[in-house]
Amino acid sequence: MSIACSPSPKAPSVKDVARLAEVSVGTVSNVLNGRSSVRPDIRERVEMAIADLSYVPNPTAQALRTGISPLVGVAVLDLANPFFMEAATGMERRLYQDGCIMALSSTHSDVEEEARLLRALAGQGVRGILLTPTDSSLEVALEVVSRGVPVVLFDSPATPKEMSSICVDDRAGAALAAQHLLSLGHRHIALLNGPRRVRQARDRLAGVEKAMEEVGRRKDLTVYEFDAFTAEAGRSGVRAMLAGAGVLVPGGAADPPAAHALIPPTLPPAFPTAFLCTNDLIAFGAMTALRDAGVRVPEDVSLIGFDDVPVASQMSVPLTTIRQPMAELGWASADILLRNPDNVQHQRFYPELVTRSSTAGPRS
Amino acid sequence: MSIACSPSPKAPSVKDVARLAEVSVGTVSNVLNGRSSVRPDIRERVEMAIADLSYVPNPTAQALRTGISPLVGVAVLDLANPFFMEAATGMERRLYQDGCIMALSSTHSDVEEEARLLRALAGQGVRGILLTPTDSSLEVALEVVSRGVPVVLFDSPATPKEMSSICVDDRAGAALAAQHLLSLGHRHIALLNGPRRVRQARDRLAGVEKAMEEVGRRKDLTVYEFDAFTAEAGRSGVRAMLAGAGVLVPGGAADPPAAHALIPPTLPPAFPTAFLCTNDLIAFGAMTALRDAGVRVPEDVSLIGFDDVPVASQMSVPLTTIRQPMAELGWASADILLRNPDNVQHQRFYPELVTRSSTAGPRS
DNA sequence: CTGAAAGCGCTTACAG
DNA sequence: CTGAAAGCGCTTACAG
Repeated sequence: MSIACSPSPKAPSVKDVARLAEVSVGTVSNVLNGRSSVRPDIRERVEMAIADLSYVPNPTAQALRTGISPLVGVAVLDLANPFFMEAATGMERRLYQDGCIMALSSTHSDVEEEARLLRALAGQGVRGILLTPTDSSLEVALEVVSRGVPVVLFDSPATPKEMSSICVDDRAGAALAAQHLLSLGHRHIALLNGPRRVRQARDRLAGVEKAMEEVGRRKDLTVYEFDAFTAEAGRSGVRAMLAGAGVLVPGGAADPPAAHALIPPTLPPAFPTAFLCTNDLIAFGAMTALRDAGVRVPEDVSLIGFDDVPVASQMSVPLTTIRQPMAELGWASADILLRNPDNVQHQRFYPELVTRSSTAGPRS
Repeated sequence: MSIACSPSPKAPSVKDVARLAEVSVGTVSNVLNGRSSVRPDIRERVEMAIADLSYVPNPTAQALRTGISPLVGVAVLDLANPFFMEAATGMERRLYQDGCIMALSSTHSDVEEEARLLRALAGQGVRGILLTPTDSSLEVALEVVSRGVPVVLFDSPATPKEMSSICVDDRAGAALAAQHLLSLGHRHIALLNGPRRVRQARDRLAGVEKAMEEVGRRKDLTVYEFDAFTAEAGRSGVRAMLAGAGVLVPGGAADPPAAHALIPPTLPPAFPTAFLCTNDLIAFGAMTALRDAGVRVPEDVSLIGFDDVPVASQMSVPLTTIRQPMAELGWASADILLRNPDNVQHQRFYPELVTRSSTAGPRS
């Protein structure tokens, strides 16, 4: 089944409007741009012509002429991560205010893809780019800036003088999480982290280590590094931990989980009493793995996340977590870009602890 | 803190390249576009000049001149819904193959916002638009098409002759879910649906009703309509159901959940033995609410979802669901747009049952 | 207050 | 094979 599309008759241009209104194109442009008071009657004639032809200015031509485009590129690490989607919602809201349109894409945390995307976007003549960088050298981003396209770094503490940035204090947030666990009396804490090549992973690790050190408890921390900030990674990682501790018979990670253990297993005394997860998705997977093994949260093990994505409060045990103001972060980054791109500034937000049900004192 | 950005020296244009290479701009354009064999030595001179100036063509000018833009607009219902994000990933992959760039935005299922976005995108001179429609009249979409911007409808069975569409058979999928439950021996099935103003909700309802009717069991179905396709809606909806059945003391929906019931409550005989949720997010919320009340899945109540978003397999009880090939759907819709936009075609996919742990026979 | 003209950066027939 | 010219649709000084 295939039907040819009705070929659209060429769209009307300023010329057509000018002819119909019997004025010059310059005048049409003037009324379009609300310029140097056009005589009211002329203005009206032009407006009628515009309405008659249902004329709409060609933004490509406008962009070429003025060098300004309504398009703003956004490059995040991962479209499937709710953190970025919440942020994107905030960006979109701000962009909308200025009539801009958001071109959202993902770099998949890949330096090559980031470079390609950045160049494509800049080539597109976008008004600016909101970037969560993967390449810490910022090489291509800098190139793009030097081509005249403003870039603001999102969720990045990098503070080059060529571009603005916005971030939250990941170390402080991670420290908050550790302190909360400590204040609850936890002795042995496991840090469930994402891959160290991701800057957020490194900073959160540093924050936790610092907090533990401050109270002379550095050795009560065991660090686990998973290969992604996903529920799946959290789940299989915790399964492996459990198997290693003899709590669970190791099985194919891809297998369906063991039937629910009806009797809570006895955890070895050395088993961590709390898991500090560096994002909510990992915490989600961890909670599932724990539950599969019959380990109760928070009775047997406390669990804390990071981000406070919507799913955090919806988990079977509502998650205590470190909340990042995602939508505000997004909004603010767009605001910096739109308001004054040449004015480089570095904004830092502070995350806060949200206490829900997944943390409690250590099991006795 | 504010530092003026180094004002970028105007970017080089074809003229600059032509001057440096001592040829005309036409020739530069010819080598740029690989045209009518330019003499090899000239081509080389031009290429050197391009390299020297690190010249990159201005896509805005190209777009104006050729009327072709690499930008493809994508308008989905909700950025926070993993179904759309999985689909977007597929679209992006296909778009990338043709060097296109994806401009992703959300209509928030709002007719007004959809209209605004559509017009903005069309105004932008995009090469085409991938739209999940909210406005069933398709009025603005049609307007956009008549302006010459091809639109392909995503996740929509609307089959106007003006634009292509791609969808999955929601009725068939919903019927599949009902049949699975029926074959397990369930007697009383509750349909947990999203808002009826959303087309997917209506079609899935119809599919379930039909399947029940076919075996003369229409009256074993009870339909619940929630106000959103979210985990939150599923959770509070099921809580209300439970309260209504006397299983749970009604509480403020926003309150933290009741402490885990340690003793499985006895469900009234009339209480549904299975919940058929019209998307995975609702199922997720339902599972949480059930768990909060001490109702076991699948021992006390079976649960089936729809979509198979990544979280489905990661839930505390891995979810049986109706899988939609999200990434393929996205890929295919972009493919239709890119390959031959004037050739309208309607593609329909079929969903399939994925059996995991959340469904079993009815409690006795 | 309005019109004629130049020009944004590129591409495309069309001569030569 | 190459160059000169026209033109995509708009905006912006600059005369009048």
